[in-house]
Amino acid sequence: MRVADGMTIGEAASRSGVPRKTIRFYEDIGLIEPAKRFANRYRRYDGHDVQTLRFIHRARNLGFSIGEVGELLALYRDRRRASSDVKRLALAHVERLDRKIAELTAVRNTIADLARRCRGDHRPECPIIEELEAPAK
Amino acid sequence: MRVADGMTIGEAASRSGVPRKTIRFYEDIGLIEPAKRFANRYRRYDGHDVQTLRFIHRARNLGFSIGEVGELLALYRDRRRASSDVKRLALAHVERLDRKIAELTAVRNTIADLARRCRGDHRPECPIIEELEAPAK
DNA sequence: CTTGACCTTCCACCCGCTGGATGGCCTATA
DNA sequence: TATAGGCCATCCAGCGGGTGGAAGGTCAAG
Repeated sequence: MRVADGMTIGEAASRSGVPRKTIRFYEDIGLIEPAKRFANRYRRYDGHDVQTLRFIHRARNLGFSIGEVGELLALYRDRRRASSDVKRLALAHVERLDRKIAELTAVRNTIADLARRCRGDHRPECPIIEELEAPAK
Repeated sequence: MRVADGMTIGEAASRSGVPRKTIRFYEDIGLIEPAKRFANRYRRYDGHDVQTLRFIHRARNLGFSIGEVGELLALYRDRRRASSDVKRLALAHVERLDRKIAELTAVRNTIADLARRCRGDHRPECPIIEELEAPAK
């Protein structure tokens, strides 16, 4: 497999950061094109494929869904794209994140407050359990 | 089914806030005991069961995993519990939430910053795509 | 010639539900 | 009494986004 014209899935995985299994998974669901193959049927990747995988990896790390990553990939490949399309996706994602952060923060504060009021000793009295049993307000 | 001694799953669902399907699911996975049955094999619930379902509902809404809800339920039922056990679960959850919130906030700020620097017009230039292509630093 | 590191496919599992198919039960109305 | 509807039952499949394992092919080194 030490050929000049491409690398196997393992090398593409280590160069891109996307695990082998996940690369095959992305192929299965159609996020990436089916890979070319070597004569022995091993998948073959080139530098361009690795670049695409890195792009996907970063977009996923930023929390874009696979569907959105597909859209971003299409825009990435479209030289005539309007940056407004990219920005729209990004701002929608920021809004989603803001909602999620607000939700988690509210929950976090609720629990932290209950915990603060719980003595945490050998006795059973505990505002946390009481709140779950019958919430105040 | 208009009997004095219990209610069907639909009524338990609407009184507790846990959907019917979810109640059966909780039974399947052993989070709650298998329900008693009416003569016609319909599941039968009483006020105590509804209270348990409400407890579960609230704990889930606070983001505790099903496993943790199981632990909380056991502590809830244990009159001799030490409040320290409950507090430990709660504080572990707060830590998890803090980590998640920090992570989401970092991602949120990254994307918001990229979006701010993107003109969002008809032209293709876009720092968001550029960052995904090859991240700065 | 064997070992071990790759690679292949396929199938099952994780979490926490949710929806659908198919059929039984019960009550009200025509 | 027949039927319509609204419950209920079970079982199976799927969501998102992978991950792990089994069974087997391929290759280079020792």
